[in-house]
Amino acid sequence: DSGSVVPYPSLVAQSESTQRNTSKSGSASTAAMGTSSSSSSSASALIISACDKAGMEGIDRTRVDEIIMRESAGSVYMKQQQKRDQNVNVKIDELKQKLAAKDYSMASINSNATSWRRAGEHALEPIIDELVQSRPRRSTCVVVDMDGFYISCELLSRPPELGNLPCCVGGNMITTSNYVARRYGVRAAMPGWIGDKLVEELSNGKERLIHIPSNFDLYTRKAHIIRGALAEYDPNLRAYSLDEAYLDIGPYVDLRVGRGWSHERVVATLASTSKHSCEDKEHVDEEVGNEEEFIHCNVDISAIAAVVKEMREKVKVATGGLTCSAGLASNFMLAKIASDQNKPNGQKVVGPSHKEVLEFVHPLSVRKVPGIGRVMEKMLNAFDIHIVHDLYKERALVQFLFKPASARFLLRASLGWSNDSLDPSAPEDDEVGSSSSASGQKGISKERTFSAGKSWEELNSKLEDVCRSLSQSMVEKNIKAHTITLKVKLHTFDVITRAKTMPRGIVLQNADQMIVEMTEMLLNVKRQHKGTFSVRLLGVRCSNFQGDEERSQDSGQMDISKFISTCSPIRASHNSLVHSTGTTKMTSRIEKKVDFAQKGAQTDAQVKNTDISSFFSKEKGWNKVEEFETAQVLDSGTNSTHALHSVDPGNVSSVPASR
DNA sequence: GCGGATCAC
DNA sequence: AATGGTGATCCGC
Repeated sequence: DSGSVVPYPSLVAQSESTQRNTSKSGSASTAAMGTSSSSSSSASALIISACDKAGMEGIDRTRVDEIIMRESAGSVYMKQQQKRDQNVNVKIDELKQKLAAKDYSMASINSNATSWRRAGEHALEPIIDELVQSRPRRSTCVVVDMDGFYISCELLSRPPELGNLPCCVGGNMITTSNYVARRYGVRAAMPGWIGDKLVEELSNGKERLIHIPSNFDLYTRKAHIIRGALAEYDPNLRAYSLDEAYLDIGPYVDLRVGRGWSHERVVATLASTSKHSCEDKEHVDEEVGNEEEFIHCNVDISAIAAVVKEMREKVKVATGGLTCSAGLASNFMLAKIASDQNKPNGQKVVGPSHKEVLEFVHPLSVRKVPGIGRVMEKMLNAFDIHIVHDLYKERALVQFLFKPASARFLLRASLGWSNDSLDPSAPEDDEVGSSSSASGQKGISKERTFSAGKSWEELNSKLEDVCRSLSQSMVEKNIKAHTITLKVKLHTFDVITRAKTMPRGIVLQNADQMIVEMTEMLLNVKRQHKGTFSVRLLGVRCSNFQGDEERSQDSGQMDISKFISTCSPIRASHNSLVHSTGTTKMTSRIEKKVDFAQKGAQTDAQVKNTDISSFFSKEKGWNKVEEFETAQVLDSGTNSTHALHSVDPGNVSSVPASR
C-alpha cells in the first residue's frame, strides 16, 4: 500500500528557500493506483518557468504564472511538458518505493527504522572529512557574468530612454530581457508572444515589450573585448560562454597585493607565464623567485575583493558601458552562485573558511546549485529537501536514492565544494597531440526548426541543408568524426535520435557522405515510426573525433607527460603522483602552471572517483558498511591516499580502447 | 556503442 | 496559432 508512504506534496510554485512544507490542498490523487502519490501535474515547477532569475525577486508571481498558463494552455508544447512531468512523477514514486522497501527491511532487522541513516552518515564521515580538508584555502576563484549581455549590447548603441522601457532580444523566442522587462516576468527562453502578453497585461496596457533582433557578431566582438580586459588578471581564464568567464586571480593578487607590484608589471609577468608562452618559464622563475614564499602569504580578502571591483570597472570602460557582476570564492561552484547574488552590477565575496562557506550555501535553494535543474529540484523537493542544508542533513538518504555520479555531486554541493567542469585548471586537452580537433570539444552539431508537416521532399532538402552546414563547420575547424547522429523532433515535441559509427578507417567530414548516411537514417526512422510522421526539427551531430584516439593510443607506454595531458585525475592529484615521478619538460610546465596558479589545492578528482553510493545500494546490502570501513582502514595503512586519491582505473585503461 | 534525459547558456 | 540551438554528461541497456 503506497498510501502509507508519506504523501509528499507536489511542489507547486516553490519560490525560495524559506517556503517549507507546502501543504497543497489535498487534491492529491484520490484514485491513484499505487503511483502518482506525487502528482498534481497541473502547475508543476517543471512546466512553469520559475521566477528565480536575477531581477525577478518580489514580482507578482501569481499573476505572471496565471498569464503564462493561460497563454500556453492546450498547446502541443504544453502537452509534451506535462508528459515529461508525469515521467518525473513516476521516477519519484519509484524512489519512494525504494525508500519504503529499505525502511521496511531495515526495520525488521534492526527495530529502529531510521538507524540506517545514522550508519550511513557514519560511513560518510571520512569522505566528508577528506573533502573538507582538501578544499582550497583562499578565495581567488572569480566568475564574471555580464548583466543581460545581449540586450545590454543592443541598448548601448540606442537612445538611452529605451533602457527604461521593457526590452528584449529576440522575436519568436526571447534570448535576453532587460531588467525592466524582467519585472514583468519576461525572461530568456520565453516565447515572444507570451512576453508581449505579460507586459501588456501587467502594465495595464501602458507599456509594450520592445523586441530587438539579435546580432551575434556584435556580441562576439564585445565578448572578445571583455576577455581581453579580464585576461590581464588571469591569462588562462575560461570563457564559458560569450557572457561568462571563470578566472583564478590568485597569481595576480599575490604579485599585485602581496608584493605591491604595479598592475602593468603584474600583467606582463602573468602574460609570460600563461600557457601560450610557457617557454619563458626560466625567465619568469627568475623574476618571481621562490613561489613558495609568496604563494602562502596571506592577502586580506577585502584586498582581493577590491581587485575584482577594479576588474569589473575595467570591463565597463573597455566595453563602453557594459556592466557585469562577479562572485569571488574558494571554488567555482560558489563563485558562480555568488556572481548571481548581487546582480546587476554587483559582486559577492564568500570567505574560504568552512564556516563561511556553509553559512553562504546552506540557506540557498538547491536550485541555485549549478547542475541542479528543474527535474532534480523536483525530485529533491519530493523528499522534503529544499535548501542546501537539507541536502546535507539528508546526505545518507541522498546517497541511498541516487546514482553514484549524482550522489557524489550532491554531497559535494551540500558541502559547498564542487567545481566539476567549470574549473579553468582542468586540463584543456588541446594543443598536445591533437592534429585536428580544436579544443576538448567532443561533438559538433547543427539543427533547425521549421513548421511541421513538410513534404518528404522538403524534409530531405532540409536535412541536406543541415548536413552541408555542419560539414562546413567541420571543415573550418578541421574536425573529422567517426560517429554521426540524426535527431528528429516530431510535431508532438517527441525527440528521436539514431546514431551510427562508421566502419574503421572511414571518417566523416564531407557533406555528401553525411547526406547519404542521414537520408537513409531518416527513411528508417520514418518507416519505424507509427502514426503520422510530422517533423518540426531535424538535426545532425558528429562525435567521436578522429585525433582524440591517437593521443590516447600511444600513451600505453606510460610516458608521464602524455599521461598528464590526456588524463585529468592524475594531473589533479599532481602533488602526490607527479612530484614523485615526473621530470619531463611537459610535466614541470604543468606543475608550474597548477602550482603557481594555486588552482585550489587538490581539486575534486580524488573524491570524484570514489563510489560512495554503492555502499548504500540494495545490491551490496547495508551489512557491507562495516566492510567498507575496514577496507578504508586497510587502504590507509598501505597507502594513505589510495582510498580517496586513486585514479579511476577505468580512466586509464580505457584510454587505448576501442578505436 | 546507442538512445533517452537532463542541464547550462 | 505559436516554445531555440549548441554542447556535455549520465544512465541503462
